[in-house]
Amino acid sequence: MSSDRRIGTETSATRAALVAATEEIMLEDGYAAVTSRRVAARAGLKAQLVHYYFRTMDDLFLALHRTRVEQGLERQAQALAADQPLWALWDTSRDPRGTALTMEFIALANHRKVIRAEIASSAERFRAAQLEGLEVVLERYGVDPDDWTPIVCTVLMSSISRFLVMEFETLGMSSGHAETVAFVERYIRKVEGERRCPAQ
Amino acid sequence: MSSDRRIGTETSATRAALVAATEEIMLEDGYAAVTSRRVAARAGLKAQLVHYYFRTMDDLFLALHRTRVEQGLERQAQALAADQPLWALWDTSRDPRGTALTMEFIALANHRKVIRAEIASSAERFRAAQLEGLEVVLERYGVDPDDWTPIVCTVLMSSISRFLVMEFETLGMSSGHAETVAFVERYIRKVEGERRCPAQ
DNA sequence: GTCTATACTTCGATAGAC
DNA sequence: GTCTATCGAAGTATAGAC
Repeated sequence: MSSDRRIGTETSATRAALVAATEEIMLEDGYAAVTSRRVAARAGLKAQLVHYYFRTMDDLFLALHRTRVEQGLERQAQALAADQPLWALWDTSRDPRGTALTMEFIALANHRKVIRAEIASSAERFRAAQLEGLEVVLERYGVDPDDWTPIVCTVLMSSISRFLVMEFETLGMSSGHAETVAFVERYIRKVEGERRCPAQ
Repeated sequence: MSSDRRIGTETSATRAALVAATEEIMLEDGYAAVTSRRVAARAGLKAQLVHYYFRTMDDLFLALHRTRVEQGLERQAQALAADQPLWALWDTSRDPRGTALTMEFIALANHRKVIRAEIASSAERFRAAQLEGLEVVLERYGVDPDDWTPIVCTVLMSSISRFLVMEFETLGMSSGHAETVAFVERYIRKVEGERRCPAQ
């Protein structure tokens, strides 16, 4: 049986280097460019080490995904607890690196059905946490729930920010982006007032 | 020199079968699952035939992309010329198959830099054509251009529809989707009246 | 014009050396 | 605990047979 094979420790610096290299390659050349050989080369290591620290390539993807989900949820919680939660949330969701990686993971989910469940479940966690936070915030601001419900705000903000980042980062496209950002920010300003925190 | 190699005719039924198989695999398992062997197997052909009809795998992707762009532009033009252009456009952009394929091509653009330019340019063409159409439509409906500009409408509609399709088709996720769709359709109804054409 | 035999490269993974 | 030698499978692509 193959699962008897020994595996490296979770605290190993080599292991962390492999995970970091995986993220870089995904961002630069897409998930399909993540091969054991390329990851190792990027980290300055031998290819076989990838399979020492991760039983399969799926395990490597999952390791990266988990650390990013932890960080992302933490960051989203901070945004929701900020002085101006709407501005903070908008800034967070427009972060190019995080969003681009998320898009790659979604594309990966269509390719590796095994890890699709994990990606889907983390997406649900992000949405649920954001919804919970927005419910409090919008109520505090006295936003009419018959018009802008928290769930609609969540979905709209995610859609728009992710789409813009994807078009710009992946295709180098920007037509209509400035106008759309201005449009969204006009709404945020109407509810939360002028931005006080500097844009991230 | 390799480019001397002969290539099959563009009208060949075998060639068309290979392109069709490529689309199916992309939708089911992502662009990275498109290999010469899998494409051929799906079409019930030998793997080497892929390289007879297409010099490289990039050529195969481009062939599929071009036919889909043609069809998509045609379909978008029909929507803009319809009795209720906003409803028609919204329906068109929510088509799961077309959108899912577009998302795969965008992910592919991050992986195959060679064909990225072609994908980006077609995205610009879609946007420009939709913008041109919406300018006429919104003006006809007397929409205040200080509020909803055509370019913002275009970007918003694309963002929302693509994002929803992506979440649902790829991740099987649907929280907040119905509410968001209802939200968008309320705006469309306000401008264009009750939907008369049946949803596609 | 259409297809196949074949070459060569790269991949994921494992067993075993240090 | 850490790393390497090596294998079998799968990938792209070409030259040549029909």
